[in-house]
Amino acid sequence: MRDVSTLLDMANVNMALRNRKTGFDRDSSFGKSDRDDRLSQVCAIAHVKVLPIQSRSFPFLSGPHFLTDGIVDDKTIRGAREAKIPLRKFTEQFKEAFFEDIETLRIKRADEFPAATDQLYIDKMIEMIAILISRGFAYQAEDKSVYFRINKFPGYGRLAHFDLTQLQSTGRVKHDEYDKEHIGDFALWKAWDEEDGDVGWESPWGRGRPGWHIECSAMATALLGEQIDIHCGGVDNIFPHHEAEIAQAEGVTGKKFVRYWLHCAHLLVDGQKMSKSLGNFYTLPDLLEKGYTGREIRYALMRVHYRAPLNFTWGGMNEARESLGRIDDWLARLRETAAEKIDKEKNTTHPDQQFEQALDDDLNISSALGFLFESIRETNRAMDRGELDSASANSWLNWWERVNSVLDLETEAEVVVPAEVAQFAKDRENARREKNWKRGDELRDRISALGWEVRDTKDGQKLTPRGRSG
RNA sequence: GGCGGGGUAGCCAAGUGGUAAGGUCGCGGUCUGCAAAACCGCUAUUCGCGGGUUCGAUUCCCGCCCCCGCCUCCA
Repeated sequence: MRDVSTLLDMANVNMALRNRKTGFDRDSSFGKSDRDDRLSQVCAIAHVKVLPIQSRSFPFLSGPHFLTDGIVDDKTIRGAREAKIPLRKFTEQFKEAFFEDIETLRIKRADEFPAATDQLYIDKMIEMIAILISRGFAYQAEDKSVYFRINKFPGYGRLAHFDLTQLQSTGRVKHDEYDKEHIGDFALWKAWDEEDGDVGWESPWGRGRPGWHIECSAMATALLGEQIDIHCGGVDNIFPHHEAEIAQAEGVTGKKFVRYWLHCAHLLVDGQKMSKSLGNFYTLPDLLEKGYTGREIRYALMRVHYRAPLNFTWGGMNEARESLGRIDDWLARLRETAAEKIDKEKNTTHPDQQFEQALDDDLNISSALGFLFESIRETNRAMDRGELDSASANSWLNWWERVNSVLDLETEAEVVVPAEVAQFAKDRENARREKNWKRGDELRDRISALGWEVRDTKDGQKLTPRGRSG
């Protein structure tokens, strides 16, 4: 066990949730086409690509981690105004949706869910900005906003490998530029304007609100200290957001802010960006409605390395379902073997450390799952031959407990067989005893029509819900 | 244009300077009354393309092509 602190950047998720709950269909107003399509990519089903990494896939690491909740941006403020409800209440619904989703996907809860709008953190942000100004890293411009002076921070651009002199304006920025010393200077404190309505906080620089980037730096250092071990986030946030976080934190502390960055690749749907206009825009509730379970979605999203783009397809969902079924059947069989209590002179097999080793290697989930399935085949083969003793079966089950503490893929509660299905099964058993195959097959069809699969084993019939959902 | 990530069988995907894990789909077999599950076998002479280094490259180098993302206050 190593003690690490981790931070997941929620900037993406915030946008995602807004899409999910409110169905905002914003216009591209910043000159870059596909603006909304791009936003949509990080909607509900996308964010889990990042989350399991942060929350559960550090199997053998412990320590505090948290999710930041920084939503004091223009669109949120506008949304709250249009909905005529207070900002806090407005953002609450996104949080609720978010918690529903992480529940569905079995994502381990973070230790903290700080809110950027808490006075505690606002104070921290103000404190940091004051230090940055005193050290020459920031200045208040004529528009009353406070900006970070990137020329004062030589490391700015290093994370994204950007040469600042080469930066081109995309034309997306519509104002502010004349007040800044350098086009790349970013806002630490945005002066209040009419659009903000009643959203604002008092500061030494006047009423206003925090810049987007400072929220994360402030909450991160407040909760995890001046230096954190692992910072997760989407690749699209490397620049400018993560770059800015480094500049702010290191400008204040003079210490290296983050040891490792984990940047998650994007999600595609059917090989394309997810977008409403393409008709491939899905939310988690959409998938549940289609009959897929949380663990199936979890598996489908989890099995690809975080740094590789994940292409979401229905074929992929079915593959996830089948793969999970294979695990389920293996576990059921292993448990029976473990319960046999027959310890003949059999070959004893032991799991080894490959699963952990794979995850230790930059979270190589595909390699880890590969080892899991190899193990499944080997133990199944041993059980076919009657060569797996109960002690071995138990040690494999213990191993699975460890593996599953990371994967969290087991079915939930015992599946209850409906009375009707149970009755058909009972009738079928009688029919088969009398070798009335026709009647037996007919009953099998009826059971099948009710969504259950019946298998004949040497220990009698086994009933499984079709699709093996759980 | 610059930077980053990807391009491996029908699909998903690992991997290494020494001859391609695993999942899924499909086909054949064992088992079964028939199935299902499980197991066995088959399914990439080949790893985007073209050069080069090497005894040998999918893996290293050079050039090129395709996809995705970022390039400043959108979150």
